[in-house]
Amino acid sequence: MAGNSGKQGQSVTGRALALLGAFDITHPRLTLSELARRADLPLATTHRLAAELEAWRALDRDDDGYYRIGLRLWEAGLLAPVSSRLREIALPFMQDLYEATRENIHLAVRDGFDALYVEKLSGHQSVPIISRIGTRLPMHSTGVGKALLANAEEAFIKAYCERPLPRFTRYTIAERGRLLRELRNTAERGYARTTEEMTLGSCSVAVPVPSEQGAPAISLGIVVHSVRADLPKLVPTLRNAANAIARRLTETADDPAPGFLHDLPPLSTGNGR
Amino acid sequence: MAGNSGKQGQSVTGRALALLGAFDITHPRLTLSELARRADLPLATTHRLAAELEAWRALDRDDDGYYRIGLRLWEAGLLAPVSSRLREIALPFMQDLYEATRENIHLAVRDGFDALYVEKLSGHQSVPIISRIGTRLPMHSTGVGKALLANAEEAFIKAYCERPLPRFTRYTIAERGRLLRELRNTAERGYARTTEEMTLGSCSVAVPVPSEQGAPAISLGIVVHSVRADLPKLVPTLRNAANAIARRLTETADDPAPGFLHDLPPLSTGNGR
DNA sequence: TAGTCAGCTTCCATTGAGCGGAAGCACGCT
DNA sequence: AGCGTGCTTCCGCTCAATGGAAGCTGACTA
Repeated sequence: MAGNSGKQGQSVTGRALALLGAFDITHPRLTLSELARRADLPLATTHRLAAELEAWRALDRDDDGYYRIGLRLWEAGLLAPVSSRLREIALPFMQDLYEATRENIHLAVRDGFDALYVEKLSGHQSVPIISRIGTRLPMHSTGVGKALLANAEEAFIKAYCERPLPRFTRYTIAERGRLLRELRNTAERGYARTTEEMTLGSCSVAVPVPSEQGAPAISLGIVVHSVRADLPKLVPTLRNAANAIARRLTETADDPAPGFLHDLPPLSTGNGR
Repeated sequence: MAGNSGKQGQSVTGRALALLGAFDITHPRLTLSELARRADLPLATTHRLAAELEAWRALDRDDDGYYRIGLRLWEAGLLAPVSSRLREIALPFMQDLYEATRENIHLAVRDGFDALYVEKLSGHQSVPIISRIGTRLPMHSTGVGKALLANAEEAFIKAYCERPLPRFTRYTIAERGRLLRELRNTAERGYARTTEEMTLGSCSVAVPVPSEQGAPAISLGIVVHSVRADLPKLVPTLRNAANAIARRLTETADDPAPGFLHDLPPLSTGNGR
């Protein structure tokens, strides 16, 4: 970089992004020193860059000196298609499912080898589970994950199974062969099931959201307390919702701006403070 | 900057952020040229920086060449306190409200002179309205906005009223004096009301979420079709939810990581693809 | 088939923005 | 008073960033 840097070949942008990447769900607030350590940057450099990110509100700083992800970055992130299109379209259907069941409703997409949770609805009566919006969980131990995996290309399934398969409970399917068989069953059956494979005490069903060739893979699932025995009865409802979401997605495939707001009234610029 | 730049005194970080800032809800996808124009940067510079942002998945690029906000930026943004704490805590209470009413439920914070929508629940039976998560709307024409404004410091209210007050419908309160009176009433009454002030056909009630001195101001509201005449009847329910949210917020004030996930199992790094 | 244009990609000589060690602060703890 | 930890500021050195220009691609036209 410009200047007398230790490591050559790193870009300023890369460093700034490393700062953002230093945050995760277990570290949502960091001091300057922690930030520097986690991003592997000198303190002075971290200080300078963090100040610039703070000025834009990509980071915010608490009174007690802790850095956090800033409001403006949150706003920018919401413009990602998973949120501004997928979530927006799926939410009402997810609400209907929630109303009908009062259980945890999950919407996930496949990203790399993870199931990435795009939306989660849950009320006070739902089983508490670890999923959160933006969380990544493995595909072999979750309902939405298995629905995604079972409907992926053959080569992808093979690649997935060749990686280590972490075990979370004694019910997790962590053996290659069993997983492959389970996935075949899942694909034939048309929906995925889990029974205490991620968390003891909770079970789930999930279905793939049909998508065109090339579009990201999506799935929709329900997680309930394991005493509920009638889970498969929910599958038709779930499938209807998934199909409806798929339909709305293709219908609106080339609306640039989501929703009905094309020419907004003269609102503020979004640069408040 | 380093190099033969046209404008001096601009930082690389600033330029990268300008690229992110070029996106908004009416422009969620941009070609390279549009991006360059909107960020006011030379094409070659834009190209280079956009490629770096894309490598980190702060931006994603469609097959057709359009840039969009990337998955990773979305993930990072979700770590902002409004999402990882406020939304997480408020959601179940909002679900309860939704179940009870099946109407649009809004959670907003005050940011600058805007009401910033942090969460919105709506089903198929709710009135369609323009609010969206991450949207900013004026405070004098929305329910949650008036609830925020009426409970702000005197000086802030004065400052707000001295700015132009855009009118959206013929019912919008766009006159200084009337607005001040309305806000006084709102504060005394303890809840805000709007009747077709933002959108014809929809009305709302909203209450402030009590917060400690220094903490960001929050409000909670319901928007219904204007034929529903029993709106004020919903206020007690709304107030209970708001108080419950406030209680949970103070109770968990110094949990660094939200939720129950402190030491996660060995999940993937979130850098999939 | 050649010609034009708009938008994207690559190249590379030039130079000031970025660098980070070091010194200076501001705490809290003993 | 003395120490330790963490934050902030300073500043001379240098190479990463810059962007005009040339090349490329594909769509449309004549």
